[in-house]
Amino acid sequence: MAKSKQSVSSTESTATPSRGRPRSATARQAILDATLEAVFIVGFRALSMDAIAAAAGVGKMTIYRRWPNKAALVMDAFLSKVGPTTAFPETPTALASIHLQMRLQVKAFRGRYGRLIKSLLGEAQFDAELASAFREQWIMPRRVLAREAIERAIREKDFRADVDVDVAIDMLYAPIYYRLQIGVAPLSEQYVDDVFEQVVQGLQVERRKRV
Amino acid sequence: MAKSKQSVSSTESTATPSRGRPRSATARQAILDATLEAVFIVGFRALSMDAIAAAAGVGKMTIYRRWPNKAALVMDAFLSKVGPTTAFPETPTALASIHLQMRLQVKAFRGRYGRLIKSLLGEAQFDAELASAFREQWIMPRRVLAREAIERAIREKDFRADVDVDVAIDMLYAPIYYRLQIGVAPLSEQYVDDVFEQVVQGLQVERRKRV
Amino acid sequence: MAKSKQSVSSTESTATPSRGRPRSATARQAILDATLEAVFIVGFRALSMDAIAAAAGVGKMTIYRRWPNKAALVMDAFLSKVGPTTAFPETPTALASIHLQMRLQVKAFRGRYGRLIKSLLGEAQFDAELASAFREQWIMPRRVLAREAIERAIREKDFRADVDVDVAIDMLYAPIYYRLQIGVAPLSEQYVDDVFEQVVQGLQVERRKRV
Amino acid sequence: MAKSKQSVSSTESTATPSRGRPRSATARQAILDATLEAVFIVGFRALSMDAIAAAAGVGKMTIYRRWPNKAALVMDAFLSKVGPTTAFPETPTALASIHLQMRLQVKAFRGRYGRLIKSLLGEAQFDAELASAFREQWIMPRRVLAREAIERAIREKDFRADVDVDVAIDMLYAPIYYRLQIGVAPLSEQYVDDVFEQVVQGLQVERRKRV
DNA sequence: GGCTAAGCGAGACGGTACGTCTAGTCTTGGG
DNA sequence: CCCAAGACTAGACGTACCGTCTCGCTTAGCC
Repeated sequence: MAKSKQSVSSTESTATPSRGRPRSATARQAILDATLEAVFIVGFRALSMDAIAAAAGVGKMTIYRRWPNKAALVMDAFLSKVGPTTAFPETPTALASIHLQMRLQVKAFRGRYGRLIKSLLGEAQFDAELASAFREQWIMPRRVLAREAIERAIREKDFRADVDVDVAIDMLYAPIYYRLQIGVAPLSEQYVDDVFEQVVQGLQVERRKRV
Repeated sequence: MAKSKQSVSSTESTATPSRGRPRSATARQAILDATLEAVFIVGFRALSMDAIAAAAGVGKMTIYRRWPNKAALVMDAFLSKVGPTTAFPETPTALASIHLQMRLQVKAFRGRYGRLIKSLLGEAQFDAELASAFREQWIMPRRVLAREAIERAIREKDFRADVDVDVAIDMLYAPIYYRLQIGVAPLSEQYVDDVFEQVVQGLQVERRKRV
Repeated sequence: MAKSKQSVSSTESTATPSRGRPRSATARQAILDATLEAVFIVGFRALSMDAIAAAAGVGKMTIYRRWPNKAALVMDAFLSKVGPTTAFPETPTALASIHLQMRLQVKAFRGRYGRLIKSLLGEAQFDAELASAFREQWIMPRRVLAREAIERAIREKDFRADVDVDVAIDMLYAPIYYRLQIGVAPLSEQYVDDVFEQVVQGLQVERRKRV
Repeated sequence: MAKSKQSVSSTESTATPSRGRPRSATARQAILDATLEAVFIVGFRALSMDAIAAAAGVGKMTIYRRWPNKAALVMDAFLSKVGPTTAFPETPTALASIHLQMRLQVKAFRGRYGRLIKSLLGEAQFDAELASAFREQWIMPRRVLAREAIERAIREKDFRADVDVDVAIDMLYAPIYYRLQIGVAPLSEQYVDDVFEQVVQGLQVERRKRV
């Protein structure tokens, strides 16, 4: 709660008439920039608040005044860059849209943002605040979009009407996170296609001939 | 590599005629016990090597001589207790065996071992050695068993012959890890049943009436 | 220099016709009061400008506009309370006046103002500005009075005419500061009497029988 | 008490059979050297523990394991260099020895050790532990020697038999510390001579003609 | 009455040092 | 060669305070 008050999603248009010197937007942006740059270079673990402060030309207090710890800061830095993106592409059928979006996401996961998500999700296992932020600000928005796509697929008669949407989302996306984290095998495009096809077969109205 | 040499799976019956004083098995067990006890009480992060050494009545060198770092130690402690268990129960059909095993695993995940697995998997995102150990010593053995069960299900004509076994395993188990880590919703028994049913529908030979 | 311009002794009746809003005398007094109260409670070191500002209900700028640093502020607060006091009492002989004044000073030094002087003198070892202020505004005015008393004693033939007055002052008062600061033994009344008697014996015209 | 256990005067031949790795004498000396060098260059206040640790090639814990704070460390560094010196020179008469020693001490006080003593004595006003250490390890040993010299002067009939030795010591040395700290006037050789002569006149058996 | 200047409370700012903590290594004496 | 104990280097942590700066506002003298 304390954190979310300060996190990226916060509107910050609080009712407080804001006495005293207002917080510097410049400083905020410098911190976020320095954080992202550093996390891509040295990684989450080797990242130190001292280094960020120095790189951003900022006192440590200015960081701690806004974010309670490294995880919250990196989370915000991450969201401020990639948050709004990865929408579902517009396509004739919902099925195609889902398939395309999965491919896009996996492509992103193979790059440096994938490593960052690994770090955040890893850290979230030790930090309930971060876990909550990650869930609410990264996972959930994407699940909402996925839900719409799946419901559209149902309307388009590509999925059965009795499909449990939440379970369907898990079946489509959980394998991607699983491979990202556990690394049983590379997160290839082929893999996404296989999962997509397999899952669709289970959810679709009529069994179709396998391509 | 350095780690696996010392990990729990190592037979330790090395050919060396063992010069000097042999390593104390007592010490080893005391360390593992102290580690597990501590990790359940304070959690992975708050666990310090000094504390383990003190609790086990052991010098820190004795720990570092056997394990390269905290993660490897906790991994071993974990495996030494729960490693061999969670086999697939014997049942008339492979399908039932898979279902039952999934339920058992989820039940275990809801307890303190679930929290431990969360920690280990979380830490593995930052530690390639640990990631490898986790994969080889926890994930893979279970995938081998799952593969056998699925192949048996294929032989029993419950799954189509052209099912990609690796993808099938992911579809069944990835959602469990997903919920464990991300916590979108509780890891309930109902959830396991839903996933199982949904996946089976996609993989089975003939569409059956929904139960 | 910058400090003395603002210190307590400054007349503040500067020629500037004072454009803009005049400095608030209320704020000034609130700051001095808060400072003295705080310094007696938590001591000089633990005293923070933030705390003073908060206690006085004043912005920090309002403090720094008047005093350059903590030491100068405490010095002023101290002088504004105790500055003018501790005059030499009027007595028939200068000798008695000196003796009495020494007793009074030592009595004051045993209380909380003694502790404050210790702090100021201690801090002055690191701060030339403060050292100068302490010397000019606390030490010197008292030395002037002492000089008068000693010269009167010379005129009264209690001291030899060739006595070096500055050395005489040091001999009388240095031991008091010495004990205050180093604490070899308590700053008792007996001690003052001993020093006084001993010194007077060295300075007087004729050796008198020891009392 | 806790501090004095670790201070320079401690014999360190504690009864403990000293289990574990013994404290490194090399590290200790490196720290003391780095401390002294730094304190002479930047002064007591600007001296930081981080800088000392870095200069000594030592972890901060190694410093904090031995000394509780900067003051204690500087005190020890100071004593380890200048502690045993400034003995009373051997001369035909005790009076001459005292006079000579005062001159030597003042000479030392005018150099960098004088500045160091100012710092230590200043800091001691805020730190009871340091005050005690300064008193016991610097002041007192010198007072013991001074006491012997004065008692010898009494035996040599240069001082009256009824002189209060402690008061006599204060009269001789307090003015030196007074000038060192307050700086009313420079700590010149002339000043020492004046004080010495004046005090001796007060304490001696027969009044002599002033030189 | 409007203008300009300075002071006001509040609190954020860059910077620096603090003292604590942990990791993983090294060094004792003793088995 | 192992062991318990504990000191070692290294460096991040989060806190505290300093002295400055920046808001919106107030209070004065001057035009």
